[in-house]
Amino acid sequence: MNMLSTSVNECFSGRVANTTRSAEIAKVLLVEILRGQFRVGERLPSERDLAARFRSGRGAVREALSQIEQLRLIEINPGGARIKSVRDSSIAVLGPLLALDESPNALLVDQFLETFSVLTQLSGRRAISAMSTDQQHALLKRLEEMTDRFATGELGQDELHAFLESLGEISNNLVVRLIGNDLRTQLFERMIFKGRETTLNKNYHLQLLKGMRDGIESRDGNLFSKSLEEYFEELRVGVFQLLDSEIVGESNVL
Amino acid sequence: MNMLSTSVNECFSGRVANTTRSAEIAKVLLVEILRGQFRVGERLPSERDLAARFRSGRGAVREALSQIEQLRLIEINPGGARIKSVRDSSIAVLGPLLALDESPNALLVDQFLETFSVLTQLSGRRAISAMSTDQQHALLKRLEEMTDRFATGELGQDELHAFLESLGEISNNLVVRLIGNDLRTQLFERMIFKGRETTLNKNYHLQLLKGMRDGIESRDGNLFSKSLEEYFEELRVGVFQLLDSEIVGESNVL
DNA sequence: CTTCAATTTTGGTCTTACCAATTTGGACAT
DNA sequence: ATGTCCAAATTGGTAAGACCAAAATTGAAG
Repeated sequence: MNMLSTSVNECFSGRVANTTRSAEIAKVLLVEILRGQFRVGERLPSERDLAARFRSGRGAVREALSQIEQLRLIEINPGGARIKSVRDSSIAVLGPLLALDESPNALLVDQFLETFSVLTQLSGRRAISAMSTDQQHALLKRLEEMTDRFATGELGQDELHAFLESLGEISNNLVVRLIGNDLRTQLFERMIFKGRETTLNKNYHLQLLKGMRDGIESRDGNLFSKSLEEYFEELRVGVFQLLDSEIVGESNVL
Repeated sequence: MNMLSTSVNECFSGRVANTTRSAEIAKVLLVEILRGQFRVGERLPSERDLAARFRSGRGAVREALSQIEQLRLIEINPGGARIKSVRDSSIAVLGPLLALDESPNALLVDQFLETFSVLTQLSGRRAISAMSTDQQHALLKRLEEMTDRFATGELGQDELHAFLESLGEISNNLVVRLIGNDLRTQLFERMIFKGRETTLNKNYHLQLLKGMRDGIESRDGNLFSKSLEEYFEELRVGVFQLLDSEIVGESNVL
């Protein structure tokens, strides 16, 4: 009976597969759904069939389906689980969607950056108008350090991110923060840009640092926001060109 | 054995409780967590204990916990489930967070509207620059109808929403769309404004309709965006005053 | 061809059982 | 008294079997 499960566990046991069986099943099904192997409205195989197919129990399959349902990609009802449209699903499908192909979809990444841009701008504007003078000075000091480090070529993307996140702390908009959490979870933590970012032209970083400094110094939210907008604009162009040259096969979902 | 489950089912059976047992359990636990009845990092009761408490099986409890884990409110590991910070969770907690008190938190709703504003503006700008002349004319026609209907006092919030959504269709930014899905699921579908919206001063609707028309007519994204910004600004003030006067008890999470 | 009732399928739940990983607590040595 | 380490208890992960209620399917009667 559990011969099979044991052998499976032994196959990639230990710490190799730090994922549970239900998560594996969910992942496989998710990819199949996102690749469009089921039509919208169509019924998914029954839990019992899926359990047989994955050689596991209904419990694991149920948990997997439950997770996919939370993405609003399927709708589970007595009688069967039905496929829903990706366009009506949750933001949490962005990650799996980008991971479909070995190279992330350039258009999708571009849309992501565009969205991230306006949310970061909002965060910045709020922070500018909400910051105390202490915070203002602390931010200016950090910016100075970052400018210095940029001159020596050791300013990392992570540090810039941390700075923007601290702006989020100050702005104190929970909604934006939660959206940012999701976007970050879906994209950044999947290391979309890992190994690629260094090839981008980073000259516009200085422009950004200067614009942010001026904005904070004069408490001018619009100035600050504008510099962020321009930065993301440049970043989008660079990333798009980078990714667009990598395309091999495209998914048919978008 | 299943005497209990049967009696429970009979208690509020039929269509009264159109929710599953696991969803019920998840809801109860979610509220307890959001109300801060567990400290961050603390361990949740074991699945077996929870099953005993809710007089149900471990399976149902597991599904409930799995759902809460997807909100990133807890982290389930062999050894126990631990509480995480609301600030690190998913956007999907916004709904439950707003539903904690009988009157939604004014500050949170305000933050939501602010966020929704910038995303709608982005959607609008993209739509303006992407629309075909056919779409342009169709939008203008719809706006005209809406203006007429507004004059007779029968322009509903729903219709305005539908119009903004059609802008989203044209703008074709999947990321924004998915975020909008989540926000809508979390907030609008919970009827936050039901019964309240009519008391708001709606004079600024005309301003919005006019601004959108001008923006579409001249294909001026910034003009369009600006009119949306001003509209949401007014809306925020109105909604905030409305909700702020309703506060009775505040949750301690924010 | 339509309609409606019976049958089958399917999801929702409970129970029992076992494994693996973590946690816990006490014995031991320092 | 304190720190370390190992064994036992706890806990999550999964499997299998069984039952119910709701939905889908089927088949017969009109």
